[in-house]
Amino acid sequence: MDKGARTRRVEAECCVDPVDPEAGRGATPAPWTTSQRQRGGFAHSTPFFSSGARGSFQPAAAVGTVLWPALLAEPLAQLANEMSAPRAPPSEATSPSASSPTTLVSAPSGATCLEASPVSSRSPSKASVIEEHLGALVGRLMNSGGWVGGERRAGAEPIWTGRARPYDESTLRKHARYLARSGGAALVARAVEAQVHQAAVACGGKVIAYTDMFGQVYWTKKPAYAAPIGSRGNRLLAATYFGLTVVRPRGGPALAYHVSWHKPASPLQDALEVLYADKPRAGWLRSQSRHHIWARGGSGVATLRWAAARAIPSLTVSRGSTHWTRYRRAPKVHTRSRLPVFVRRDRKVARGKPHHGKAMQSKVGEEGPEEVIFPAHPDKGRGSTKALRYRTGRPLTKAALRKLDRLYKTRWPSNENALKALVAVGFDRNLDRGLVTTTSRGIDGARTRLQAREQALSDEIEAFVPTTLPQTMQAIRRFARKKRGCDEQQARRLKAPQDKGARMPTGAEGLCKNLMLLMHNAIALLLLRSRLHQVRTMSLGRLHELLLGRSFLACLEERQTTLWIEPVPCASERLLQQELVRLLNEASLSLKGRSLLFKLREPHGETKAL
DNA sequence: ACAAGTATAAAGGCATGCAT
DNA sequence: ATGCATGCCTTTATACTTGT
Repeated sequence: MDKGARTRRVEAECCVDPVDPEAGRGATPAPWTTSQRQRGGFAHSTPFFSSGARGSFQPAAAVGTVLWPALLAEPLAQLANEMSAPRAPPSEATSPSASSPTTLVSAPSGATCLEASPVSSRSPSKASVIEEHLGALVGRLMNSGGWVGGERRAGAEPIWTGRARPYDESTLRKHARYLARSGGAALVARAVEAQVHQAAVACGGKVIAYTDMFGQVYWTKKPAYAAPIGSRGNRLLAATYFGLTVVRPRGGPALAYHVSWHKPASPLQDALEVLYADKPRAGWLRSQSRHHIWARGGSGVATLRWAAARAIPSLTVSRGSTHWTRYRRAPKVHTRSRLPVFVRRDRKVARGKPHHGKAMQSKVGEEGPEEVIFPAHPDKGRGSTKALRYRTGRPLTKAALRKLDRLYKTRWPSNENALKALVAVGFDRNLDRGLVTTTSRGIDGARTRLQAREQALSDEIEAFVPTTLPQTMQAIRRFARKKRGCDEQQARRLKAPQDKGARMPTGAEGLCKNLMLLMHNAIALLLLRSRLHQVRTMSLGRLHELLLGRSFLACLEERQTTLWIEPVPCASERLLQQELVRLLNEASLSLKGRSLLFKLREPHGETKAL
């Protein structure tokens, strides 16, 4: 029976019979429903349970299953090539013509093409397998549920894989993990960066970068490190922290640029450090970003000094508020409501940097970090005297100063909302649950502080010039006291248990997160082409409701596949749906050599026409 | 023989509802 | 509102099957 299903060709001119994910249960099963695999502990061979019971496996077909691999066809093919390359160091990409072997072979130049690259002549098949896996992965990622939920909605996968059924959940996970282990996540991260760069160039102009952190809850019965999770009332829960950097070109959409993985309770600076640790990425950010904005968590002196040392054009806001009426010096500019804006050198942050001692060096001082006193409620006029302290890595233009509040507040639409949108479609899912025993972030911090303290002590000892004997004796006693302090702290540190677990970025989840960034950006750039404001700014969650999560009927023909998408019941919503469909068709997507055509089904009973 | 893919038992994550 | 117990569902680990 299973064999019959396997040998059946999907090629035939047929219509797959997908099932509405919501209405699921009662509909007619698709041909591959005959799979022997039954979840929920009921073996197929056990006739004691009715087949309609809870555990029966019923694939549903969501538009995303087909749309994503088509939309990302180009980058995925490229990635598959890079990933199939034999053990290259992850930082090095393959040759620029690497994507040619996966294209059709019938072209007359095909032979020369194959001979021209004998190195990869053996890998095309391997690359195309990886390409298919990646396609299946992206087709499943933006869903509720994990690996199993993904499989359940991937009923339409055979349309483009040509297989008899969707990939088994365990198969895809296995491959995702394998790819991740061999440096796949870094390759996808590179693809995301390339994608963002390309988009930024197309928008012509510099970008604004944003970085924020979010804690991802991890429910576990094993001993694990915990941290306060904002979305759960700041309760202490086992967690992983992620840093997310978003970039927005002028007039463009918010594009996800980088994601990093940290221990629970990591400060924002950790994310920034990882972001700038990579030379090319740091170079790109430095040359392309006008500002790099982050939240209060990174407004401490240590972080800002770190940023200043790297000439990052940072913009953040300090914790404490003040009153603009307290400041006497001449304001640099005025807000649109005629309130004064004061700017002064940020002495605390600038301390220790080459100072403007002489007139010649005053230029250096002008480029350094500054503090901006900006009215907290400029629109309320003189009635409100509260002011915020913004801190910038380098002086702002007068135009930027005048509307500094608005500039900073772009953090919400550009960063927070992008993050929320991603989370709404499953970005914060734990797709990999491995724990490694390690130290907590708190212990790490204590260690670095202790190291600094010991360094300071040894510096002090070295710098000590003995004068009189009593003074020397006194100094020796002082040093001994300090040394003892260090040792005691060290002992305390070692006494803390270090056998708890934390999730580490070794598994498939990093790969999947980066793939989701790639997806997010691809769709954001597509939506940008719409004339409808609602569509241009549509969130991923909404997009899922209107399009990606919809079920459809497919009509397979020789050269093209038509997806008849299930319409939403509400007429005004359907207008948006139509616009989405229009955009998709305009993009003229294709999959496995077949062009994709999207159509909206009739709202009522006419669906029988197929 | 090998790798891709699948099945299945056991472990344990996560949502839910209930008691407090 | 908070914390805990419960149980369904997902993930893990690994053995097994199938195709080349």
